[in-house]
Amino acid sequence: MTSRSQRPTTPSAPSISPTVFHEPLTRSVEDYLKAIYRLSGVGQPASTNEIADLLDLSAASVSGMVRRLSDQGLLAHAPYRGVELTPEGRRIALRMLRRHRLLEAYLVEFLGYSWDTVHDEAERLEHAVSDTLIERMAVALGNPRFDPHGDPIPDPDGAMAELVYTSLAEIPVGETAEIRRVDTSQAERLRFLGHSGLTPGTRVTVIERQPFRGPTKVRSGVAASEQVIGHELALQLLCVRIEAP
Amino acid sequence: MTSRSQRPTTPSAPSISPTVFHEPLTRSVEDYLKAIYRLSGVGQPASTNEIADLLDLSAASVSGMVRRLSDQGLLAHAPYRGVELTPEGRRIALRMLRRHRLLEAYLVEFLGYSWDTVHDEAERLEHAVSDTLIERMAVALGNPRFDPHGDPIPDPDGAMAELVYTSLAEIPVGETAEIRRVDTSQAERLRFLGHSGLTPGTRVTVIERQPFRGPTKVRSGVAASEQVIGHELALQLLCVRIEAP
DNA sequence: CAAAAAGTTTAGTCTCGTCTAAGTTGGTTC
DNA sequence: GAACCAACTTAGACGAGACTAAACTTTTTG
Repeated sequence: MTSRSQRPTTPSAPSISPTVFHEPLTRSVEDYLKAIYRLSGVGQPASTNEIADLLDLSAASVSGMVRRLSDQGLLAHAPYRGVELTPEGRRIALRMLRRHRLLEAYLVEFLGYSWDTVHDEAERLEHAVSDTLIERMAVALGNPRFDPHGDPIPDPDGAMAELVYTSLAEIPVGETAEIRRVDTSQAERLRFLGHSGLTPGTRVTVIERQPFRGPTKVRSGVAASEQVIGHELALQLLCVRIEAP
Repeated sequence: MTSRSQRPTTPSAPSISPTVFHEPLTRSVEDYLKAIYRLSGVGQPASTNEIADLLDLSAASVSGMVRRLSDQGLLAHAPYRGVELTPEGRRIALRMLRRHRLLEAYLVEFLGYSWDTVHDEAERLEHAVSDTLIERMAVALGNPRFDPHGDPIPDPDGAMAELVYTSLAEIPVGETAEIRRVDTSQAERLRFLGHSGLTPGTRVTVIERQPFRGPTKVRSGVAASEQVIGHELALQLLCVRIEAP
């Protein structure tokens, strides 16, 4: 009973080489870093309220955690101004993103998950899998670059293909585009899109669009079936234009 | 920000039908129940110190948790006398055991794990996987009844083949037996046994045994190689005797 | 069979991560 | 530019789950 594996109380002075020693991160910390990564993707720092909304926590809780994570050197906080990841924080966030997306790909490919049910499972597993397991899943999948929603999978160093797409809402009438990425994690939307055959890889031709953010009508696939897609949803279907159909 | 998904403070009066409402269990609780299941398998109740040793915690911590779990109706505690699982506690422990063993089987079968490295990974994942995922893994494996170590996998209702084996140390000289189960989770021992080809399914013939808990010499497999196995290890190799070789 | 040893529980403290309530700060409006 | 309002932070509390130290049972031993 002399030696027990309890976290040491040593406050771990800021290390020169931050990637060498890895304090075990809690689930919460990982979730905060992921959320902040997602929110500060646009350029601006993430605000306390945005983080609180995304994680379904009170703003006060977020303030508290932000202080702790700043002290740990995982993020930079300008009080009342927002919060940004440090390189170390970003490294961890990208690691979580890799895990999440590879898990989604694996569960869909090998365990019969559909793209609308896979998110929650991956959300829990991403905190529990080892690096070894993740890399083995990656190998089993053939090191994919994209997950089932078309989201890019960071490589182990954090590098990731950040492609620029055009939303279906912006594809002019008459043109053909290929859906490459679906930018929602809402199960109902994904299910609807799946049933409609509007998944990454599908080609659609815009045959009509109503003005004032109205719906877009497309013809898709070889079946030549027609679909009407509301503006909001069309914005989430990220495409590339195809030259000559 | 009005509704937040926080555990209600309601202390949840003891329910008539305990299997209907499932309070979310923490990792810790699941580990305690698993440990107590394992320790009280022999018949006697589990003692505080045994639990503390197994989980690498102080006895005082165990006392505290035991009180909380008794209050929740998951175990029966006679102070200073030990602790036993209630039916509900056992149900949960068996659920964890199913998860653990199916995970081990899956990781070995599909993700290149060896039987000596799989334990830790399963130990973390068993708390994170959903029932859905576990059942899909079971299907992918063909609903196996045993894990890679030969440990029986409880079915979803908690029923489990508890077979009686004879340890290799008790097989008389001259007789042949088939290894069915290896009763250790120490990686070094498993690695040694794996290298020696002494895995479940292997047949060995006892050709010599030294007295006073001395080593057992066996001839194994078609390769007709000879192995000497210390008494302690031989006790962990659980076998069934084979009639005529 | 009493005293010592071993095992267990209680008492009190700590950290993490959350909460609500009560201030602060900074931009917006008149 | 003062007042207001939304966003943010601080203060204080709490529950879970761990710890150490001290008290209390039970068992073992001389």
